[in-house]
Amino acid sequence: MAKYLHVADVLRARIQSGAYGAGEALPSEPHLIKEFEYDRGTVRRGLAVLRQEGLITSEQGRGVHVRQTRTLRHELLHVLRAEPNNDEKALKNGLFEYGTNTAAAAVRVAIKYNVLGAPDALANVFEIEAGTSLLERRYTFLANLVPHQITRSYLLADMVEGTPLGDPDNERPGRGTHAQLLSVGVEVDFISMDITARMPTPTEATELLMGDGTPLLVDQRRSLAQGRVVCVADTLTPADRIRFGLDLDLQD
Amino acid sequence: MAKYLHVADVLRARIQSGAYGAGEALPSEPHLIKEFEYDRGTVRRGLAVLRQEGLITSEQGRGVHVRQTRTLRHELLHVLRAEPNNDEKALKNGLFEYGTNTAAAAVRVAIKYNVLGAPDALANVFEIEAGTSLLERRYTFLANLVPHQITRSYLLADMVEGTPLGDPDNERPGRGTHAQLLSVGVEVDFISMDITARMPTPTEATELLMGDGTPLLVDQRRSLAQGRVVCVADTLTPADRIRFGLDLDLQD
DNA sequence: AGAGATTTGTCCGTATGTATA
DNA sequence: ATATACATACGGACAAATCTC
Repeated sequence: MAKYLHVADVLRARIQSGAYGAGEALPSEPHLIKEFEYDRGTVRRGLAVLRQEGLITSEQGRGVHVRQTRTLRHELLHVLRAEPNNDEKALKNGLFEYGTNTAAAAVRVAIKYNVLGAPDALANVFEIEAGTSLLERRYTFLANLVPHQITRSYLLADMVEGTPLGDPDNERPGRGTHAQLLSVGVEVDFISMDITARMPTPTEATELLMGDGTPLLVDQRRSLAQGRVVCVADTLTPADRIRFGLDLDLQD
Repeated sequence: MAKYLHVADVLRARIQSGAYGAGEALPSEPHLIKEFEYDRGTVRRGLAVLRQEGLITSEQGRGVHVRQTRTLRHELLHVLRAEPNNDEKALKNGLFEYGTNTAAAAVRVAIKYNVLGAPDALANVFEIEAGTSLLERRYTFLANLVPHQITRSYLLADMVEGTPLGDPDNERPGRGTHAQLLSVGVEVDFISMDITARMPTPTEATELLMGDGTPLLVDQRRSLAQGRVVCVADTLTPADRIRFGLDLDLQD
């Protein structure tokens, strides 16, 4: 077996056994070199393996530490049961705030509007011609000022044009998209979701402040009204901060 | 910016633009060294970045290729709507086969039974004392002889003891666990699911034949009957082969 | 079947840069 | 300011898998 894999195996076992507790520092590179009697490059490759597995973080000047993760449960069908959140406070430039206990703990949402021509992928989903106008709404959710989720939601521009829904100044994220659509006479009667996971692109990783070895949970959601796709929403969430929850009462 | 990141950026852009199509080979290391005029180690680090992003595979002697992924949609609540699969054919040693078109295309399930004392984590979920006997059933699903999913399902041993459910020889995976539980008088009335993603351990990666840069989709499911947890099932699926699907008809 | 070329994998050593304590 | 820590980069050597002729 390769030496760097040996390093990774030994250190991984120690982490999983709790020998190095969560948040604690691992021995420094010079220490590990002395312990294993391998070249520095070899030891570093072993550490790289653990970094890519999401088990450790390494910071220049600070050392290598065991990563600790706690996930928040995010109810998948929240949007269905959502009673409107009236605790909402509009700040400025599409920034909204919820749960006003303390400034740091507040949940915030930043929203950007954008009209674009449908690229091929989206055109296929909507079953429209490529280039047709779509309204893109981009939501960035922050908890404790840390980005936890990015949602890109697309609506047919000619469906919302002239309605309050197409107007950023009327945005009320606490209401939910389906309630918004209902207000313009569109009743969503079917939802199709695809849940996938993949590694983030570098852009996504920096936007969401993700560490190495952290996958992205992706929720691709299509809302239909009378067989027609009326809303497409892609939600990206770092898997080390959020897990999806789904509770089903079978008695109904 | 670091040189190895430059290499990664340039090659990533070419992959995403389609300059190197899916399945095609990238230029060999010597070629890239000549193009970028960097050291071999630097070029290789750039390639390592793309490998961890799941964009490429590299094989000794064969070269580096653009990875292509096609996922199968796996309905999350399949278990609820499942009509019993009577196309089931029992092979031997807990191996079952479905869809008998061709040998290679057949879906197979390998099943192993095991009785163990509940470790702390499971004891907490079941709300029992650690060490209490649990029946572990381990299902490995294979499609085209490739493992696509591993499920570890746990039942209270004293609930199934003496019933057909506790007996490997009576295993009928096509029936589904809930139908099986019903047959011993336990009616599941609530299901709670947690969906997460993480990088696989090396053991999991080899068992599921996963390439680098591929996360694992994890479905942790608890079945309750009258407020009591009666079944815990963890399902591991490679995210490059399977996506979870959830279709909701809102008209009910 | 076999020999050689090609390609990636592993490991060593060394030097320098840069962030943190 | 100094020491410690990790990050990046270069160069060289050999091993192992694959492909080609």
